[in-house]
This record gives sequence, C-alpha cells and structure tokens, in this order.
Amino acid sequence: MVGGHAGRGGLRERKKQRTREALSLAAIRLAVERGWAAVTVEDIAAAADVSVRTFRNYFSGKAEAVAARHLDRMRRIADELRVRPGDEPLWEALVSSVEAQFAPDEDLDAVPAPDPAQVDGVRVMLTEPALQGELARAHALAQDELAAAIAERTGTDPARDLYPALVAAAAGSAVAVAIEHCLRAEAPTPLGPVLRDALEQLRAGLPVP
Amino acid sequence: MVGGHAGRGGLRERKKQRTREALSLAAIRLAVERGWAAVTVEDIAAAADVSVRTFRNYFSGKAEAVAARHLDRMRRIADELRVRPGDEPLWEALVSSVEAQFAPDEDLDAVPAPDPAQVDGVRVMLTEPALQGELARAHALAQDELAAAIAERTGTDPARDLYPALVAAAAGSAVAVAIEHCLRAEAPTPLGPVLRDALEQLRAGLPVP
DNA sequence: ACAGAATATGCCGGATCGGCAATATTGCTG
DNA sequence: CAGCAATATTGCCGATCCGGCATATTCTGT
Repeated sequence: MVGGHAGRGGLRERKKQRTREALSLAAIRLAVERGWAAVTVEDIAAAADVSVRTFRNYFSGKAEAVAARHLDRMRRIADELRVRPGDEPLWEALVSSVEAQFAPDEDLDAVPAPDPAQVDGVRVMLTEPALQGELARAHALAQDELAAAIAERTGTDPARDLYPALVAAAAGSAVAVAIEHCLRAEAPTPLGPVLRDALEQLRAGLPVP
Repeated sequence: MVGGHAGRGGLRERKKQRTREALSLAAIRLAVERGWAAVTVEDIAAAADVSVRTFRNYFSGKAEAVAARHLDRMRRIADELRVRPGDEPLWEALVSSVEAQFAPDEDLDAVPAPDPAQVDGVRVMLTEPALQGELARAHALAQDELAAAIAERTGTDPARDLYPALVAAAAGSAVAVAIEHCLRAEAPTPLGPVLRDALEQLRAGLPVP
C-alpha cells in the first residue's frame, strides 16, 4: 500500500466519478443554453476534455448523460434509507430520506440558482422525447434500488410481496409529481412543501379532496 | 356526403391505425423471436409492407414501435374512465377501468398464448435499455392523460391540485408493479388478482405487512 | 519496481435519423 | 362524377449515432 488516499476508493475510481459528473454537467449546461438538437456528442466531450469515444464509454448518448444527474440523486434516496436508524418507522425514514435529497435548492437538477431563463431552458429541454424516456428510465432504475432497500429494512421478500416495490413506486411518484408541479408553475415554487404534501396524500390512501 | 362509413373516422384514419398496429406488432414479434439487436428497421418495415421511410413517419425507432402497444393499452384506461357512470365513486371506477384493460389474458403485450419460449423472449427483450426508456415514457404519457380524465371527473384543477396526478401515478404504479411481478415469476401467474391486490394496498395507504 | 488490470483513444462500418421534394391516395365540393 | 385540396407514402441524402476492435496510456496490488 502506497499510502492512505483521501476519499474512499482508489484514485482511479474518483477520477472516473469526476469525469462522469463533468460530462453530465456539460451535457446539461450545453443542452439548456443551446437547445437539445444544437448540441452534439462531440461538443459535450470537448467541454469535458475527453475524446468522443470516451464519452461513449460512459454514456450511450446525450440523453443518458443529461439524465445521469437525476439518476444519481434518486439513487441517493436508497443509500440514505439504508443508513437510517432501524427502529424508525419505515414511512418516516423514507420521507426523511426523500426530503434530504431535495432540501436545499435546485428545482430539477440543473441550476443552482433559479435563473428564469435557465428554468425556461430546462422546460424546453424536457419536451424532447428521447430525454423524457431516459429520465423515466432513470426513475424506474432508482425505484428498483429503493425497493431493494425497503425490502431489506422491512424483512419482506421482493420476489413474493408487492409491498416493497409499491412503496418505492409511491415514493418515486411523489417525487415526479412534485417536480413536474413546481416546474409547471410560473412563479418559482419551493419543492419541499409540495413533496411533503404528495407523500402525505399517498400515505393517507389518496382521499378525495 | 357520400354515405355513412362503418367505423368512426374516415377510411384514411382507420387505414393509418391499421398500419400503425401492423408495424408495432411486427416489431414486437421480430424482436421477441430474433433478439433486439438482430432486427433492423428495414426488417420491420418489410414485414408490414411499407417503406423504411414510412415506418419512420409513424415511429422514431424500434423502441417506440414496440412500446406503442403498451402505450395504447394504457391510454384506453383513461378512455374507459371517461365513459363510466359519473355517480360511481372515483376509485371504484378507476379500478374497473384498469382491470378492464388487463382482464382476458396477455402477461405483457406481445403473446396471446403464454408460450414459455416467447415469455422468455419478452424477458430478454425487456433488458434492452432503449426499450426500457421508451416503455417508461409511454407509461408517463398515459399517466398524464389519465390524470386529465381524473381531474375532469372529480372537478379538481390539474394546475393547482396534486391529487389527479397522484392518483394517476398510483394507478400506473400498480400496473407496472403487477406486470413486473408476474413477469418475474417462473410459474405463469394471472395478472388480475395481483393487480387488484396492488390497487388495494395503495388505497389502504400502504400499511406495513 | 513490476506485472496485470482497467481505462482512454482512434478508427471504421453499419444503422439511425430527419429534412426535402416528388408521387400517390383519399376526402370534399361543385 | 370530375377536379381540387389535403394528407400519406416513398426515395434520396448527408449528418449523426453506435458499438466492436486494436492500441497506447494510466492506475493498482504485491
């Protein structure tokens, strides 16, 4: 062993992660400011200082690169749930895990500061079919991991019980509905309260309003 | 006026619909029996007796063609809900509408007879990322229409209330979870009871089992 | 330090994708 | 019923995507 490195995992893995993030970020930025069709894989690769071929080692296309950020964030919900105290009721732990990922800011996954021009760019970008598909897929993938974490925590069997998959799907739906709601509103709306409301309605069995 | 035609809509529209169905069906059949990568757009177009260019007027790619069948079926849930008697409680009408689309047979959307070889082909096909994305997108699109139908029926405002989108998402989740469950099981499992169970759990607020 | 493994890159051929213009089919109207 | 307008089908083409292969470069564990 040469010596204790900083972050966990080797230098190799960290660099890989940084490249992945740089590519995803570049893809989002370019797509938002130039429009979806006007940005090629070559542009993204150049913006992250890697070859086009390397980009394609990380992502299968523009869409996957853009969706990666959303995917990573959704994944973190499952990670967060795993490290919660085990005696906490499931739903409570789940709500905390979800809110932890959307607490500070960022209405979708691109802009740190809710600049109206950029938000509008995101709206336009989200009309692209290829991107919608990839985002929906990312959502589904993350839900599968969340379902596994829920099954693990509750001692249910994902192969026999619908329960873990259903709870994961419910949580995912709450996030999706809340994000779309806030994104559709013209006045910038904080995500947190909307998300909490959605989760609460689901837990109450969706009573008619 | 020339005369009352048979089905609603002109001959033109019906022919279009038949072409669309033929293409989607051909795409599914070829992909299941040959494997995803081994079928080109040209093959599909040839199987439906249209030019490649025409195929691309209907669908943006193989994935969309295959997903079209699922999309159409999910759309019919919303259509069914609209023609239900208005005095029926929403959830009851919704459950009926969903079950009506999955009542007779077909575990996913390809095979009329649950041939084990074909079911396995479907399983393999569903591992394809591009197809997963398109299916997820179809799911999301259908949910939007369902949400509109629910809002219409309950008098809620999709722009202000989370309710319609949440209920639509819950119904969609139940369908998705039930389908995946039945597809994962090695013994052929009828979808109906599983679907009913999933919907019931959601309505009960997902109690821990 | 060295052997082995994983990654980055260039190159290439097949397939995809969408715009354009010509042609054919359908629906309407006089 | 005959012509006209609208829409669908088709072929063509260049840009792009996509993944396999071979090679060079960079990290890891002993």
